[in-house]
Amino acid sequence: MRYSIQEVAAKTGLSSYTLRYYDKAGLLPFVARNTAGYRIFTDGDLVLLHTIMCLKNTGMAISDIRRYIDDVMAGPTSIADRKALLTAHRAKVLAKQQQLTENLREVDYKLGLYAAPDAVTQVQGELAAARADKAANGLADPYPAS
Amino acid sequence: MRYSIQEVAAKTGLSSYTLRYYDKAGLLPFVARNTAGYRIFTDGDLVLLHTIMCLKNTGMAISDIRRYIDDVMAGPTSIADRKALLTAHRAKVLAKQQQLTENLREVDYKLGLYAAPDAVTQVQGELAAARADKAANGLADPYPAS
DNA sequence: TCTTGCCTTAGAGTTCACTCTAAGGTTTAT
DNA sequence: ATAAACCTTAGAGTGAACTCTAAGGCAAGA
Repeated sequence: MRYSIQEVAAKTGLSSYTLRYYDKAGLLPFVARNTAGYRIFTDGDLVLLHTIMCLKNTGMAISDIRRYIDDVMAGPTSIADRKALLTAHRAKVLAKQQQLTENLREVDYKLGLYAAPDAVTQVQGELAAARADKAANGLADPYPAS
Repeated sequence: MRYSIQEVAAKTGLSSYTLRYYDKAGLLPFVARNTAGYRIFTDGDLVLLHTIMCLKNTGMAISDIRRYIDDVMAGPTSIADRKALLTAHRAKVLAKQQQLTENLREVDYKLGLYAAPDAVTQVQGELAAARADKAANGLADPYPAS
């Protein structure tokens, strides 16, 4: 199957602007053109675009994705570089994932506090502690009158 | 304890520029000043700053963090809004976490392929498939000569 | 044929979150 | 007293990733 830029936009959720931006950035050197210069995407292109989105969604910079695509275009000789690129990226994603989990636990803690039957009392306790901390340091109370 | 902006920068890993930027954005209304206008952070402030960083690290926009801080300053009456804010945020973080896990699986799949003993053969297979897809659609081969 | 709706490009504009500069005031050590 | 090392502000600059505009070419239906 052949797809126009709008069809690919609909399929992927990316805007046509973003697709052209990616092409300009060197991420889509494999996309063909018709005689008028219109882009023609194939199913194979969508597979590669999926990989690009997978890397982007995990926080890889456009410039690094470009390096990966350059590797793909270069064929099997670039396997070592692809491995280095993805190994480094994997480590970063793993670290981010762990931090996300930790931070989510804190958000859950706060939510538990706000959902508790004595939420008002607990929040008042927090506020009192914050005020006491300011007072202990001889500083004005920044919190509005209770 | 009282801390200068540089001490807080060292403790948190944020730059003093970023701390001032956050203050300008309304994220640090609780930080006191001395007679010269210098910011004085306390341990209680660091706890709140930790919460701010937790929200930021999970991808919350500065404007939403500001809304949360406004809620904290307002005291117990804002508990409902805090709950709404964090519940919506929690859902987004959870979705991001799941997508990250899925995408990481794909990266791992690629890495496994590149680490395999027959990596060259497999990558050549991918390349052949991409070429066949182009040919099946009557399009030129964008991949350099093998 | 002509209109409507695609597509193209170059390049300008936007948003976000910083990051830094300039000009000047404060504090500390000698 | 004065230099060095802090701090302040307003506002300009940066970089990333879009997002859009303008001007124009192409394609399909009435």
